[in-house]
Amino acid sequence: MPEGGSRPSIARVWIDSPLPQLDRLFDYRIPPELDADIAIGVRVRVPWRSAGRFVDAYVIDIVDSVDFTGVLSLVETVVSPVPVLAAEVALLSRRASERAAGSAIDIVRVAVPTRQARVEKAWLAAGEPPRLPRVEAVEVTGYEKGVVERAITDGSRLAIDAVPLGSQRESGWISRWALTLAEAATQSLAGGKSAILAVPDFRDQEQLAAALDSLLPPERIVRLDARQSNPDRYRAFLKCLGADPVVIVGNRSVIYAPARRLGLIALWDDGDPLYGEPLAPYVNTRDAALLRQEQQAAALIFIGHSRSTEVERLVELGWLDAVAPSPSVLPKVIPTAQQAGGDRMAAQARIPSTAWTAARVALESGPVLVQVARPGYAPRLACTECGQSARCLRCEGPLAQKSARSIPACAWCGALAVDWHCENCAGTRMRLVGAGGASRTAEELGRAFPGVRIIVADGDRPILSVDSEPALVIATRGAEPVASGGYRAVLLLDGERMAARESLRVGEDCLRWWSNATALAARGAPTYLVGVGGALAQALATWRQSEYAREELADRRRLRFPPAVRVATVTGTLDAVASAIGALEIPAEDVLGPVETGPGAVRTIVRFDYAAGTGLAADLRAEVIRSATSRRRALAGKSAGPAIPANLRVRFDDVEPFETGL
DNA sequence: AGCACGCCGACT
DNA sequence: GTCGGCGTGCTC
Repeated sequence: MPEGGSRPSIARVWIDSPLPQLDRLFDYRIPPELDADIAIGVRVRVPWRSAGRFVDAYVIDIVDSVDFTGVLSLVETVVSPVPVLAAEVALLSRRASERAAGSAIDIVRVAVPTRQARVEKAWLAAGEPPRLPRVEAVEVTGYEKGVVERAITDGSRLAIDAVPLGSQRESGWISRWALTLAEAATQSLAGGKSAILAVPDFRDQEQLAAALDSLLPPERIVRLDARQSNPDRYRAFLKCLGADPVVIVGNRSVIYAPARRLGLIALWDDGDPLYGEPLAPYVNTRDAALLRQEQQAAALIFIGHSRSTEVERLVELGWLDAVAPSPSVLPKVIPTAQQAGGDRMAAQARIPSTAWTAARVALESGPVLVQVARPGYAPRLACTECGQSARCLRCEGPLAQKSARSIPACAWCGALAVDWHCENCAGTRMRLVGAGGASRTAEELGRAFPGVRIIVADGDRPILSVDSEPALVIATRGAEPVASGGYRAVLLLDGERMAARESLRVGEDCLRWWSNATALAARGAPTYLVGVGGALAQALATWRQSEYAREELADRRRLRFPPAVRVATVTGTLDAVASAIGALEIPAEDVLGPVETGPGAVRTIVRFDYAAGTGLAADLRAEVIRSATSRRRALAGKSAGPAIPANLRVRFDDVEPFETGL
């Protein structure tokens, strides 16, 4: 504060509006009666020439003079004196939005939960809580002594291969990756700094919460996730603003938590698509984490059982240091490329005899996990006679139907299945079966293993953990419960169908799903990967996911596909898209499209090297603003009817065009 | 988004 | 001469 002089009296604010042309600072004079309450980060209401009389805004800066030559309006009211938009989060929002050609305020909306007046009042009345006792650092086990600890002290960046095991704690059986993160968090806290730990979904969150509970007092742990009620969420958010460093655990948006002295940012399983923000400007948590790490000089950890191609790219660049478990832990994985014969019952037809026998033996001592594909999303064509999956006669690929009446075609080579016959029983007709799905498999296996306890876990029936008693646990991928003591055997049943999905990421996705399920097995217990061969099976069997990621990334480089390059999709009316693309300095071979995506809408994909991203984002941003401020209603006239989409929309790092065919 | 400003056709 | 059409542009 200037000596003797009056305090700066102009608030620079971000207006809470989705309009891209308003994504900048506006200046308001601070009336003396509000001076005491206004601080950087508080929410205010300011007069606005249009759109009603007032709008919400965040104070980004407080200064004593501005360049603006017009007459400044006065701040109307202070919504609350709590500085909910921390300066570093505002800066992160700005950087992340710039990188994605979007508005900072759109990220702020994700970063700051809705205010709960009652909760806030109680928090303000309670005042500063007493300081917490010092946290003792816990050694990070399972890795070369001191490696992870040093990285946290130094604020460096790691890609860690998780230990594919579980561990018994007082609170129950906990996956080792969760313990590793909890141990790492204690290191950060002991150094007087907060930690942000991000997980894709609630079941991972439960694992991590249990691990943290076993090492830290509850006052040091803040849960900030999407499943909380608004009051709970706001209460947790306010707790982050306290003076003591805390561990903040949550889903994708936790990356924007207001952690001031931030010592560690960690993401579990960064390849999970749940880290993709569905709201504009669609910033992936991984990218936000990378920006925030640089900005606040925190340590950064990506940990998983498999490695995403994005992380592999950063490892190859030297941006991340790879760390593997020491001593190394290799799960026992047995790929069985061939399907079992079709001469048995339906359930057995899907399980080769070796795996079948192993499951039977394992069931004598404890739980067995059967992972199946999610139901209904890739119905299978099977021989009407024997039930065996219909395969392409030319390349053995899986057959699929585009629509109910179309001729089935191979998902791999595209050959139409005319004059088809079953290679197993020579039947000539096939039918669509809603193959997979936990319920159906449970039914089949229930008949095949009479007397065995069957537990079904899927999206509708979430189960977090099972005991160590014998049971067949049938789970859709991603919904696998943790078994106390680990599963005695794991069967990855629908690998073939999972791998038949047509998607750029299908390989790394499968490897991630299978690796995560494999890591739930007890030490030495077998995992059977059914119906899959080749590089994928090899990678899982040798537990060398990073080598697979390296080859995968090399392929993407050859093809100029992400993440070897970045992409952006430009969507809108043909004219708007054409003129936006025309304004870019980009070689023609990196412009893909336009293709029609709807009535009057087209989409063009541009791809570019990382170094060109900043410039391209700025150019496209300018086009979006230009399109929004000039000749709105390009073809709408004033006719009633469905609202026409914005003339021009831009989305960076959109994977959707590469996820064809679900 | 809203809403005001502004520059051309039919009217008292 | 003026009332009003909605294209264009601004919002501290």
